[in-house]
Amino acid sequence: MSTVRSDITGSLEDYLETIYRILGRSSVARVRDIAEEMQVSPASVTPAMKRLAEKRLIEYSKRNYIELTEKGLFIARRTMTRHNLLSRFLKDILGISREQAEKDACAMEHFLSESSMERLAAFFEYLAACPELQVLINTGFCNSLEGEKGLELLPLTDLEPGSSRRIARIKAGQKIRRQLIDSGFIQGAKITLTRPGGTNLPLIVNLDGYDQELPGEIAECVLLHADREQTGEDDNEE
Amino acid sequence: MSTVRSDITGSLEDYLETIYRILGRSSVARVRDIAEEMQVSPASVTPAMKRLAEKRLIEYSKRNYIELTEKGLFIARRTMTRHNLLSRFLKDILGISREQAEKDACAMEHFLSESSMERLAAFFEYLAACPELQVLINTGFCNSLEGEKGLELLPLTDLEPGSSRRIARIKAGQKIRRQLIDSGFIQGAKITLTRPGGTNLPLIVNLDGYDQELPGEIAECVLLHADREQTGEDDNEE
DNA sequence: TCTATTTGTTAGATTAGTCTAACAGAAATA
DNA sequence: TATTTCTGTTAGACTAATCTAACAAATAGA
Repeated sequence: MSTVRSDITGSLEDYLETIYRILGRSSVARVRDIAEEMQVSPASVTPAMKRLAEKRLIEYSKRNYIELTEKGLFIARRTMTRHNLLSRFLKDILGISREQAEKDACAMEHFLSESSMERLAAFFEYLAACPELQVLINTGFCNSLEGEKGLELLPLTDLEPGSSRRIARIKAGQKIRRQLIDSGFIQGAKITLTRPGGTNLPLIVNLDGYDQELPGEIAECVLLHADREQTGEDDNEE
Repeated sequence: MSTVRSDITGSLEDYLETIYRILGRSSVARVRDIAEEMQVSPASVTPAMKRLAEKRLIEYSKRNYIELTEKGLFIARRTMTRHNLLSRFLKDILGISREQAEKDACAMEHFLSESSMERLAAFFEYLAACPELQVLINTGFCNSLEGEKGLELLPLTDLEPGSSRRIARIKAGQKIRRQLIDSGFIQGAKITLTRPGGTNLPLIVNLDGYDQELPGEIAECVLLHADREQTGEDDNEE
């Protein structure tokens, strides 16, 4: 049973999952239903069914109802479970919208390893059993970040040239915040100031061994840990 | 700058990220380096470079060094950041091994949406600023689940036929635990007992509208919330 | 029973990504 | 300078996944 190594593509896993979902509600699964549910043309479904039947994951003969074999059922359920774990994490922990969480989960579900899946499940079990954690995540994380917590933070603009610090957080509106995060400015990342800025002169900072320019007013939104090493993260042993 | 919609495949994103990583350490990037780093044949790199050049994401001419354009640099950094966020989450929060975390992150990084990425970054910022949460996650989650927390839990074998409960947690060694999780038995999932088991007679339980058999000794490892509704999760509005 | 509609399949094209094997250009060495 | 080695490209094949358009089978209605 644990020998079911899916040497199977993401697309085929999607077909299996869809068949599973259809059979969970309608007793039979037909090409039409699958095509509709997955938003593909029926002409794409037939060859996919052939590939699945070849791998003995479904019972399929021309123009007939489609059934899952035991192996197919196993993979379908596992894929579904991954999907649920991921979308719950995105929705309930990170606070992503339902639609976006579904979309992201759909795409990522094919790549979550057995061990990550198991740990994610454990995380939810722990969360369910630990009210303090629930409070911290639900009330704390979603709303807060306003209370400064007394920790000393240093804006990137105040860093001395040549010295390195780790990012504590980004303090900016969504637009600038996203822009910075896209560029790699995330909590724990190590930054070195290559050249300080001046009036109308952008700073140059080094991240991943790569210099990049940063206008002063944006650099002010990047808050660093004041002390040299703290919350030691990766980024150097990469 | 936020108009860089990557209508780009995961594979091409990988090439960009690899080029970025190489340029972060070696001043020039050649076909050979890329092929080696990505473990593909050099003959696969050339056409990939052509596709990237066509999309104006790299500067590339036959037999020359490869440079990232501004757009390419942007996508490369963003992909790298996603990778870092995911692998850190898997490693530091879920406690997955470094190697597995890297592998999973590699595969999933292409599918994390802008908003999920931003929230994940916010999660780390919050974690860094909140020592209580750190304690709960580092000491609590990784070791515990032993203290019963006083909550009343009911093994699946004690459920009355026809009635439904939500799963609180799985209490079993890794093998059975994984097997159950693969089959969809995760915290929060709603289960209905279709037919109780007997001596040598497996139970039949319904999950996602789908009946499945479960030997008694395995069903004992599935602990349910004793009360009918609690920690209301999804699974019904799917 | 005969036609019209629904449903499923096939044929043929396209895109992306990979490979091996053969070749070409550049650099290093003798 | 001539040759060998390293590096990069091309040619050609293959797989997976998708599409549209045309066709075929089954079902339903009249």
